[in-house]
Amino acid sequence: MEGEGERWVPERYAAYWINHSSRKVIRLHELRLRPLGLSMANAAVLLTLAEGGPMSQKDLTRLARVEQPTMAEMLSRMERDGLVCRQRNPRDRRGSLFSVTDLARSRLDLVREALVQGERDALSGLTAEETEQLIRLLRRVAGNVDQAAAPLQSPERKG
Amino acid sequence: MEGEGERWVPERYAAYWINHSSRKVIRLHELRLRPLGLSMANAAVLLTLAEGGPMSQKDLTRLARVEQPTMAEMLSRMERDGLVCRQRNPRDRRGSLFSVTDLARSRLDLVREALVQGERDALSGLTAEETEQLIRLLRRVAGNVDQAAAPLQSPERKG
DNA sequence: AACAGGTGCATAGGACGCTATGCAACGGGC
DNA sequence: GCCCGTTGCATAGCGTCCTATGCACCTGTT
Repeated sequence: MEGEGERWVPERYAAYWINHSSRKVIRLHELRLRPLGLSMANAAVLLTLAEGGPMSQKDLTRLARVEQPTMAEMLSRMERDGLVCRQRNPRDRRGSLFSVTDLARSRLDLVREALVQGERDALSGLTAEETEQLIRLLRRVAGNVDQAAAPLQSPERKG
Repeated sequence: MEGEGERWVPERYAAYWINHSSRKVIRLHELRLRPLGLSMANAAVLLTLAEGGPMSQKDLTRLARVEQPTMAEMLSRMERDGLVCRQRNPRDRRGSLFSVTDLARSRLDLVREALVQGERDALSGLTAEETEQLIRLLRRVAGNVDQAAAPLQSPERKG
């Protein structure tokens, strides 16, 4: 009864698969990173910081493309766990500059290896062209969403 | 110094774009669903429940592909918000059967519309073939990750 | 120098995802 | 009927993400 061709099937939606594969990929990465005391999100911050020298929370926020409080809490946890340290910025006393600790630096190679291995696992069986196509399509989706969200969140429509 | 061609650039990783576009898509959907008192995750549960009749937490967990405590808390919040109600299962007193409330049922059409519109926004400019290709690639990624994760989380390797 | 607006960050509060763990109800073997 | 392993949920604890809000510091104007 009630035409089953119209039932709501999540598997038909790209949004569902983006969301689902994202959680899967994060879980896989964390299986490898947990023994190092890291997760996928803070591993990315760590590498950014290790290779970009001391930088502010604002810079890290922009590079990771997350909101400011997200990065603030992440850095707070990472400082608690001895992965990063903050030093006062003499040029602007509102914020600090963050650096990687020696402890974290000693694990960088393993972190990079874990991320690369996770990426390799996720893309196993995909040709280079398919991988590029996947990234290209996701970039377009992200851009589309930005376009669509802008007028919804700031109802100011400039004349 | 230290060859800048090898610096760690997140944008080169499919994992990064999957994660990033996932957060973007969720945020867009929630912009539209918040006025309805819903979010992307519980909207999906609501539609599943509305069209699949009364069902157990276990069924919903399987259909949404999340872990059991995730669904338990989601249903608890949805019950608190008057979206679903639980009735004792006479066949098995360990669990309950969940149904959609009249309040939630009255919003189903708007919910479906919001999800469809979000999907349309996200895929704007993509051809039908590109959309299918995107979904196909993400399904393969999800399958790959399952394959790769299995031996990592259960170190029992059957002879 | 003083004030006003802007900027960088911290905090509160909540949703959603996970792992780990425990309990109560079921069900099969004796 | 009783025991024991299995199953369905609940709970605790945490990480990551968000919005909303407030404060301290900077900076340009006067």
